[in-house]
Amino acid sequence: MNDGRAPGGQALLFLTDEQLRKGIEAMFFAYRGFTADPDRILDERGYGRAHHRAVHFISRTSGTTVNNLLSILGVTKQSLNRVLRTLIEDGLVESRVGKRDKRERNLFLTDAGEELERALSDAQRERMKAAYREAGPEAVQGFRAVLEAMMDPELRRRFNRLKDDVS
Amino acid sequence: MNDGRAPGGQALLFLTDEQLRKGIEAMFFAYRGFTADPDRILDERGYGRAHHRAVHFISRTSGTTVNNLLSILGVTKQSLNRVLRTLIEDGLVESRVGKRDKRERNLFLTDAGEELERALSDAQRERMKAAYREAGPEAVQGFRAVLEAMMDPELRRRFNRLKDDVS
DNA sequence: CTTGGAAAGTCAACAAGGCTGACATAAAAT
DNA sequence: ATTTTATGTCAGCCTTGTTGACTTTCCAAG
Repeated sequence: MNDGRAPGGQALLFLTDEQLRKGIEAMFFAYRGFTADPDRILDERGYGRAHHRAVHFISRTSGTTVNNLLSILGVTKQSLNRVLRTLIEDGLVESRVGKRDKRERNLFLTDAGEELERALSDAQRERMKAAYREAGPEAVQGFRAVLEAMMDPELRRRFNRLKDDVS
Repeated sequence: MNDGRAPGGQALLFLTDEQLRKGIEAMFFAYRGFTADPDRILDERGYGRAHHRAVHFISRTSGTTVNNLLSILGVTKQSLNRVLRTLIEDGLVESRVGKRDKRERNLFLTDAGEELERALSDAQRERMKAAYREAGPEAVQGFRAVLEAMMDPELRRRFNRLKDDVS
């Protein structure tokens, strides 16, 4: 058929509706795969995706405040609080009163919390690693580039700030 | 230091936990962007994502049966039925008794249904198109390759079958 | 022709996880 | 002293997923 490359060797974009539609469906099916493994683990332990997200970002930015977590996750405080409360009750998350500002709560994973986080991210990383291996290194660059370009500008800034935080 | 290529010229993947974690977070934030525009449109009209998914795949594989739709969407028939019922009541979807097998229902979009589908997919395609443009043609190949590799095998087969159906 | 089973639909009940609104408290900021 | 901010909590609502039980329709095999 057509490999999307012009005679000169430079790849062209055939952004037909069909091409785009396939991209959309690929996103849909891939996201299912992306969440499938953690979902199984969460289910076993009586948690949901909301818990996963909280645990992930608390692990990622240890000591983060509730407000910061709220703006990363993009949910209401009531929604987050419900999840956070169960995690604290279950001893997976510790909430410490802020040092400088005592209104704030700094959130940390306990050892048990770290253990869950590791189980979840191990599973998800394995999936990601396998996909990266299959697709090849060039593909990984492209994958990341398109994903980043697809984010809302505000979230994109947040994403890049997160990237810099660690590593 | 190291450009990620082995002496032989073949690129290597440095799949550090950090690299993979960034990929995971990129998926998370990108999916939010991916659904943001349709979500707004759906909200205006009093529908949710479940309606979007149904409308999309009915448009995609017009005349599909309920059972087929169920296995694509991966939800229970009760869940799908609730969504389908409102779409039929609102005159967006038509359910015709099967010709060969009268137990089956073949699903079609009405004109109003097509209109909603177009509004939703126009918005989503625009986002996708902009991301593709920004990332460049090479990136698009990689994006698609990684997404496909990330799917569950069963869904991947389904995805590829869908691809062939149309186009 | 009867009957078993598949396809579809429906009812009821429940849970997770979003949402809004209202309100309480403590502490910082003005 | 007052206002604003950060957090937490209660109550109630919605969407969308689940299970289980049951009915209707109807194809197909005995």
